[in-house]
Amino acid sequence: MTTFELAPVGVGPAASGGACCSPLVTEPMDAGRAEQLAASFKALSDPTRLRLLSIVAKSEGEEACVCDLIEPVGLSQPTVSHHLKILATAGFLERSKRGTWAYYKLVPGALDRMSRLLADA
Amino acid sequence: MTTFELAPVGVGPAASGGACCSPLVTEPMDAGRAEQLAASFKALSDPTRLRLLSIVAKSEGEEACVCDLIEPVGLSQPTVSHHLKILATAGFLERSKRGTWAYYKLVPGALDRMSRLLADA
DNA sequence: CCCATGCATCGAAGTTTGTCAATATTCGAG
DNA sequence: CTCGAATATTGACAAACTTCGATGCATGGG
Repeated sequence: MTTFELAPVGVGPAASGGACCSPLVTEPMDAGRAEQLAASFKALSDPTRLRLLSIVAKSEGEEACVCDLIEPVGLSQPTVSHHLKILATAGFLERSKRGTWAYYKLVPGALDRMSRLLADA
Repeated sequence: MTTFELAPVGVGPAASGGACCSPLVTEPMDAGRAEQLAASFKALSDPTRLRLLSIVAKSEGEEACVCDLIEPVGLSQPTVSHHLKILATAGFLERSKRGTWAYYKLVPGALDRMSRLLADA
């Protein structure tokens, strides 16, 4: 889990300042930027996490509580919590607690940002 | 390496037929599609592979030979070959041999396709 | 206050991944 | 054909990942 700590989506030189959508292809990527980008992609590189993202995105207010996510993906509760944490740490989801329930919500624009990073222009 | 065999970019129901850019977020993703997408993202989830892509993209004709890629990334030749193979199997690069040299070239539209998969509309 | 519920964390098992050295393979030159 | 150079493949090993059961931690209800 160490890797994911370091690169929330959109944090980094390209997102914070001038050229927002620095395309993958304009100039050779430096090692640091490559690590950041790779960490973001790694968060998306697991089928369970993609399904979790998909379910959350499709839910009311792009938000769902953990209890509603466990049965659809068919894995144990700790495993689901683990994946949600990875997605949150990577900046794709944000967590909010209401009562005993934990709700995970899409971070607006996070997926768009990844999309623009891949678009080569 | 088993995982990568199964999901070249743009192969699958969404890419072959009607709705080209089936967005991640319209309906809960089925398990099979999630596996395909995850495999593509996995190919992009390593910093070395991102740098290789980047260097190739920046080269003459979006093409470079292995010998020109080893020194920039600073890893052994077998390791570089390994990463290139993963990128090729995933559908991001295509290989062509000329003499003893092997050239890897960007597959046109492959990154764009990934980009559109992330764009939610 | 105590108990039940929902979620997170911990510890462990099994699998996958990234990397290298060594070896195999392929191709052009002589 | 034989040799050397450029890549690919194999085998091995450490690190990281996915998953689970067990446990810990809040929070709300009785």
